Amino acid sequence: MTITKENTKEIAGRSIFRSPRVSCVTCSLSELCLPRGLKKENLDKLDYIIKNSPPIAKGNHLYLPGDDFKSLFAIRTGSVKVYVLDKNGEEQIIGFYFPGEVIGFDAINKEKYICYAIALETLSYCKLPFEKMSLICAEIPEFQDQMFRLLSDEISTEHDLILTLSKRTADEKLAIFIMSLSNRFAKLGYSSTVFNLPMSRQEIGNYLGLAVETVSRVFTKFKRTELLDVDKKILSIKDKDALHALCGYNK
Amino acid sequence: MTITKENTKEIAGRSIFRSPRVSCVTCSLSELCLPRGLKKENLDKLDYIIKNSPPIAKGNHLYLPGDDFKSLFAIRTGSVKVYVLDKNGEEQIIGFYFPGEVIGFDAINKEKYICYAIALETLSYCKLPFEKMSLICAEIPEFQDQMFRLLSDEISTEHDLILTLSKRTADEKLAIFIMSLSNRFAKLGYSSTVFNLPMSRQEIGNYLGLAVETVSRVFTKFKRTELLDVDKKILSIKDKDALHALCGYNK
DNA sequence: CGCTTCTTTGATTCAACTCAATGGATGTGG
DNA sequence: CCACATCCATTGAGTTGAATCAAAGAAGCG
Repeated sequence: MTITKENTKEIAGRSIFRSPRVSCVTCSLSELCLPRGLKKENLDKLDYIIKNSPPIAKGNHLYLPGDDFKSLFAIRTGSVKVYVLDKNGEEQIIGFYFPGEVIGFDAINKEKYICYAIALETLSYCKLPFEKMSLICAEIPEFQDQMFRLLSDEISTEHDLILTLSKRTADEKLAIFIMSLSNRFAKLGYSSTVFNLPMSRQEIGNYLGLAVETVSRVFTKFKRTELLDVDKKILSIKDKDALHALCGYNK
Repeated sequence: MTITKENTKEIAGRSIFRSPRVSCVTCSLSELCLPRGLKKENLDKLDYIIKNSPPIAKGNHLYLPGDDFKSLFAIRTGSVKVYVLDKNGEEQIIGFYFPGEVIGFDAINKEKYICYAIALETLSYCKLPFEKMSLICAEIPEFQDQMFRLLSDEISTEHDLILTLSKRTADEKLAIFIMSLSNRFAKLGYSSTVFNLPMSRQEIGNYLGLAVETVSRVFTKFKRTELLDVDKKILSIKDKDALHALCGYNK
């Protein structure tokens, strides 16, 4: 099946709900997201260009490959899966993204999006028009620094994934994956030990370079050895130290 | 063995040779490297801050993890291996870099280098002081765009590696690796079919998540099936189409 | 409520790893 | 310049971790 904007359940931004005006100044994510470390007066400038769009439902795409690159997207609530299709139409997942995280950087160079970005659950987000962002960057050095940091961050995140995919066993890959989620949720002020997996086993396997069956088996093994509990989408970590040990140098 | 600056053969930049003053304006890489698309007047500003350092010998490090991040590095001639060590001291290669390519982006956020960067052969490079670069970015919009493009490029490159490592067979991985080198050398005006492999089989395997023996076996297989010839470090591609086909959607 | 999709478990297969050994290349010191 | 040591690359044999194939149960959806 070819995915187009048309066959997704709902077009991004066409929700019947009007979202309240949300500003960076009052946003609870401001210390994690783009505004991190910015002075109040500069935040106001940011607010002026950032469009917080109405929420979209699970299964909708934020962008498709080939779409003209206009904006980066900052996630406010919900989660996003970023993926590409190979020439056989097989999905290859690049990453999962959560509140406070910004996506779309890979499109800057090509001036077109090169990935699919789809909501894994109801999603609210801010649209960051890149051209206007560039102008502000030139104006506010702090803000330019912050943009470079975000891009640099994205590169580091991908380094970590490369290290995870290369030369790690299925057990280690899954441990690293779970600890990464745990750490990210902790930063958001959510529980680091009990959380929801917004993606399917299939998607976890795809992301980590494992078959679904392997993911399922490792989960079962981790339950048996009392490292964690998984009931459908709910995961609770029971032995963080043991999981951490499985990660090796990573996360 | 722990690697420190002290036990590398020669300290970066302490060559007894004085390198001739090289400028972006006259550099043959200017269309590939940082200056791509910049106007002459802006190139001059760039030249003013860029330090082209004396060549360093094979085995020397450009930077070590933990060193304060001061500069990005643009490669002029030679090649660089970027890697990290895991907690067991095992090397994990992140990438190989060639003339016109810029490294060090992952250090921006942490303000320290997080990888090792080592010369695989005699290396000449330009040092790009990041603070000064930031200032120029704010001044010259074109240049800011270019920096964003370079960062975005790096992200794309890593996406490709992620796709390569995840779910590809040994044959496919090696085909993708070879085609990637071929394409990069072609851009530099070198031969796309006959080139030197500056890295060992061990290093290729490490980078691709394969055992040395597997790399060796695949090379032998590719020779037998007339896809290419490898004699020690010299590789010649004999059937580009077949190699390309093995790559799937990639490169 | 029936259909589809997701998850789990078992049996079997296979690609790549490990272990082992050899040959070739490179480098060092006498 | 040769002898020796070291490192790198190749090939073979055997093992294994994860994939594939198959099937059944559970959950989500219209």
